[in-house]
Amino acid sequence: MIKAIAGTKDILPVDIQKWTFLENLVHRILTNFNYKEIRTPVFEETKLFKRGIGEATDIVSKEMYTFIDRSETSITLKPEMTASVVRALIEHSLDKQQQLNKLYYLAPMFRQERPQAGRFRQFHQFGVEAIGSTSPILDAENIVIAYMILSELGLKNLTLKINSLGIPSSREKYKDLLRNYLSDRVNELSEESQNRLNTNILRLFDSKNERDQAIMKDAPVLLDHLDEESLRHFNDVKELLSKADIPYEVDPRLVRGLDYYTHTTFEILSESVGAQSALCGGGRYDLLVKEIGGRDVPGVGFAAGIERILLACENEGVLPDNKNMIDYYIVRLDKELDKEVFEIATKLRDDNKTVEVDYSQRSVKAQMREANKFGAVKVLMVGGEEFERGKAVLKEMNTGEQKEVEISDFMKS
RNA sequence: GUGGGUGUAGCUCAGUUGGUUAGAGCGUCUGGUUGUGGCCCAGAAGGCCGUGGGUUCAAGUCCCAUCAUUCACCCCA
Repeated sequence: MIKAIAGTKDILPVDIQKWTFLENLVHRILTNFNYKEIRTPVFEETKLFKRGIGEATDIVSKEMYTFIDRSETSITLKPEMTASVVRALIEHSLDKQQQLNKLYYLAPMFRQERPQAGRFRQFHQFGVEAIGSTSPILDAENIVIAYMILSELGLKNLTLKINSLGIPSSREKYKDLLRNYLSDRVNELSEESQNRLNTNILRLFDSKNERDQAIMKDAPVLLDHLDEESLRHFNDVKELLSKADIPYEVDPRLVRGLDYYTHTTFEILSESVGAQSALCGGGRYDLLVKEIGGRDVPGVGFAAGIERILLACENEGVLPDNKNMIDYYIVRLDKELDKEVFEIATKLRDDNKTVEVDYSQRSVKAQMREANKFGAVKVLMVGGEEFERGKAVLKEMNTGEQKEVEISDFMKS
């Protein structure tokens, strides 16, 4: 048997309602915030992601689906959306057509990681990118959007964590400070953390090693060494979140690896999924557009994992499974009336009704059972002497009540 | 890439210290007297017990390998 590739999943008819429900919610709320949807190709030139995400990151160095196509171009299935959106923005000069572009998307992403709860190799994200403004209002707006969507689904047990990375110049100064603090204790650090000293020193705070944690406990914190403007920006964001009644936790350990990330970072975590508890994450990237080859345009955005959100919904028992009903089931009383039933069904469907019929000459009982299974509101029984008189029996399934009706009434367009 | 768990019917799972034709519930299909659903009752279909090797008189059960899957680490959404 040929099976779906590891880490990929079929979304079957039984699951699809949940997906469309969430998708519709995303479209509705983002429309309310006046964001415009953008769709980009599932694959891009590999170098876009190398520049847009960073060669040193795990995503680029070991998780991308990359291949050489027939014209010898290195192609990569997109592992995230921001680089693609920024590419499209630059390519079509959206940033020159208007000062601020508020964009959103909903799309599949691909990363070759080991699958686990809430993590797949093909997964889906929705997210937003607000490109063209440094206003902290947009940072806050991003967070409000994410929080609103998750709350509206009915999710509880959410934690919003925020942090500020400041700007590269103050961050570098801080990193020196941190290196200085660690200089005489390097040998006490775990091997993993020693490696990070050069690649991503801020991640040392994240170590699960107890000895590392003890050392980092008294280390200087970036938030205490922000420049004045970054501090003001961060305070503005916090104030705006309070005005929106959104509870948050400041978490100095919330970092992004690369230099073009600036100011705000945030994550919303759920206790209702497994270890991969981040439902969404994002932040400000004032230097990214330029890095990818555009003008010096600031931006802020986030991405949310749809599978994780639906998993959380599943585990919290929200998203009532509204079983779908059909308007009519047409029961064929006489076996030779297939074509007449087909004609009536077609007319009803043309009249925007959901209609099901039997396709295999089954007994009336079997047809009625199926009508019940499909949740038919009404059953139309066609055949017998009523049919000779141009009539059929219409049954209301919830009351069991039935009456004769003119077939011609159903044949009107 | 590293570590742990699990593979028996479409699904969820039983299957005793190895011992005859491998079971249940749900689902599917059929029937319970003329042309009427749900509840109930009866019946049917559906299994190379993941795959390959080994131990044994005998393997779903024990051992090894392999594949799949799942959870966790790393990292991320």
